[in-house]
Amino acid sequence: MKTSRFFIATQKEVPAEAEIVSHRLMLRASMIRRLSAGIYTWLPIGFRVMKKVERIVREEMNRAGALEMLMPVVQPGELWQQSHRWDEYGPELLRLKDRHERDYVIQPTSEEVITELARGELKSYRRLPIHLYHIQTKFRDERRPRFGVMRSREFIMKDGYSFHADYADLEREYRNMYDTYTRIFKRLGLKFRAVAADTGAIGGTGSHEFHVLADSGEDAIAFSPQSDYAANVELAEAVAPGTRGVPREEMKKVPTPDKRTCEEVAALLKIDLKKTVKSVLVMHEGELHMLLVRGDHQLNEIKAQKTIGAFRFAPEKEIESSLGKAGYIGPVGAKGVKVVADRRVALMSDFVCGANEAGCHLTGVNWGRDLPEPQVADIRNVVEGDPSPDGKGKLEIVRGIEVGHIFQLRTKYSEAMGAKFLDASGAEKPFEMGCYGIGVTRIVAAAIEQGHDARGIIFPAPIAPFEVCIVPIGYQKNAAVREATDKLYDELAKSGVDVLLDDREERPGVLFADMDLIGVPHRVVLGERGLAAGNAEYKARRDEKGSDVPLASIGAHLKERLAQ
RNA sequence: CUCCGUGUAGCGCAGCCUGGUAGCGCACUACCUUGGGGUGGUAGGGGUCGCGAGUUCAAAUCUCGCCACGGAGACCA
Repeated sequence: MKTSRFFIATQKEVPAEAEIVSHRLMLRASMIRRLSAGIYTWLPIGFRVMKKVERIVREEMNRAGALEMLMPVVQPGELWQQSHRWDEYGPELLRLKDRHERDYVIQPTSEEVITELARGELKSYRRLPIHLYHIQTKFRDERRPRFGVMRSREFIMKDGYSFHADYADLEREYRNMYDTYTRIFKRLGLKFRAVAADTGAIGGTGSHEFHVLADSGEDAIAFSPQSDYAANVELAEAVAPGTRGVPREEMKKVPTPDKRTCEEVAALLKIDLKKTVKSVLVMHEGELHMLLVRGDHQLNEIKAQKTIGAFRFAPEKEIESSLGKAGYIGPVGAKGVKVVADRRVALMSDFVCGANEAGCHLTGVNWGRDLPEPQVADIRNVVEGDPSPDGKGKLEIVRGIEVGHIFQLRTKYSEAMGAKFLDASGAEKPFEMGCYGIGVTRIVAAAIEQGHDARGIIFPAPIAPFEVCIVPIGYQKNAAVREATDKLYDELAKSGVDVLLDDREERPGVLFADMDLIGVPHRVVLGERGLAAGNAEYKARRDEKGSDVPLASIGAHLKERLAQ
C-alpha cells in the first residue's frame, strides 16, 4: 500500500471530548471518527487493526472446534419476551418497531436467537456437543457512552454459545475456552489476566473475565502473586483472620466539633485511622440499617446488598430524624436500627465511632460491653495487602480493561425457551449451555492503552495496521532514492509482507510523525545520505534510535525481525 | 436520573461581560520556498454563530424555552 492512495487523515489537534489516551490517539491517527454519541465509523487504518484482531480470534476459535456463523442484528422482540430479557434488560436494550408495529430489538448479545435455533435443530444428544459463534455488531444503549470505542454503544463482539448434554461436558468446553482465550490474548501480544468473576443469580462454578492490564482500566483486579487467585475487586472476598483484642479502655465521649469524617476525627485525636469505624445508614424496605466498615476501608455496595437486600442510602433528613446529625452517628445506642458490621470491624476493640450527638464521638468502644454483638458480614472492598481468600499470600491490586468473558449459562435459556433434546435413554432434557464473549473493538482501544508513548501508538506487531513502513527522503525528486524504494517495496510486497510506502510529497518530519503516530512497528528510511554509503536505516517503533543496515540485506533483515 | 459546564468553518479556540460589517490557529486549494522529525511565505475557498421564541432601530452577544454534547455524582457519615 502506498500512502498517496491510502486514507490517512492524521491530526495534531484532537477534539476536547477525548479523555483517555486511546481515544485521543485513535482520533489523531485517523482510525475512527465519531458519528453520534457512542457510535463510530472505522476508517481504513482502524479497520485494518480491527480485522487483524478479528482474524486471530477467528483462527483460534476455529482451532478450538467452534463453528463460525452469523446471526441477525435485528431480532424479534418475541424471542426476548420468551427469555424474559425483554423485561429484565432495561433501557440498555434498544427496541424498535417495524411498519407492522411489531417489536424488534438490536441485539446486545444473541442467546435468544441461538437457543431458538438449537430448539429447532438439535433434537438429539448425538448432535452434541456443539459450539457456534459469530463476530457481529452489537448495540447497548449505554447511559453514558465515553472513552471512544472503549465504552461505545455500537461495538463488535465475538460471541459464542455451546450446547451440551450434561454439565460435565459443559465444564470441559469451558476449560477449552479458558485455554483458547489465553492463547488468543497471547497471540494478540497483550499483557492480560484471567480473573474469577461473579456467577450472579445463575450460579454454577464458572465465570471468568479476561482483562488487559492498563493503569487507565475501569476495573480493579485483586490477585495473589503466591497463587493463581485473581478476582474483580468488587467480588474479591475480604477475609479477616485473627481474634478480637481484649478491651483496655473505658468508653468515653469526646468533643469533635466540625470533624465529620473518619480522617478528620483520627487527625484530631491523633490516632490511627484503623482505630475508627465508619457508620453508613441505609434504608432497606422501610427499615434502617447501619453498615460499619473500618475508617480506612470502603463499603462494597454489591456485597452489602447481598447481605441485607436492595437498599438506598439514607438522605441527611432521615439520618437527623433518627439518630442525629450526619457525621456523628454510630452504632452505640442506635435504637430502631439494625447494625451490620464488616468482619474486620467485628474484630476491633477500643474503637472510635460517632456518638449520635452532634460534635461528639466515642472512644474506647467495645463489642459486647458497650453495645450488642452485631450481625457480621463481608461488606467491604478488599485493599492491597489483605490476605488472599485462598490463604496463600497477600493481595495486590492492578487495573484492567475487561475484554473477554466466559460464562456457564447452564439451563437458564434452554429452560426458559423450552430448548430440549432427547438423551440416550430417550428422556427429554434442556441443554446445558455456555457463552463466551470477546470485545473485538474494545481490544483495539485496550491495546493502545497498553502500548503508546509521546509520539503515538505502539501496536503489538500482530495487530498493527501495517507491519513495515518505508519512508523515503526525497522520493519525488531523487531518482536513486526512488529506485531503491520501489525495489524494496516490491520485494516486500511480493513476499507477503504488509508494507506501507510513504510516497507523499511532504517534509520528512511529517512522514516520520505520521508513521510513529499510527504505530507501524518496523520502519525503513531510505535517503540520499544513507544510499551513498550503501545503507538503509532500520528502526523499530519501540526504539529511540535506528541503525544502518546494508541495502542489499535490508529485506532479509526485516523478514528476520518480522519472524520474531 | 441529578447537578455543573459547553455549543461560533472539518478540528482547536477567541469574540458574548459592555448589542452595531464574524475572527485567529490547524486542516483544505493554488503558486513560490524548503527537503532527515509536523519548513517559511503569498493569495484563496469555506459560517443558518445548536434550534425556537422574546426584548431592541439592531442579537453570536441580553431574556426564556428546547435540543445536543461533555464533565461530575450513590463515597458515606
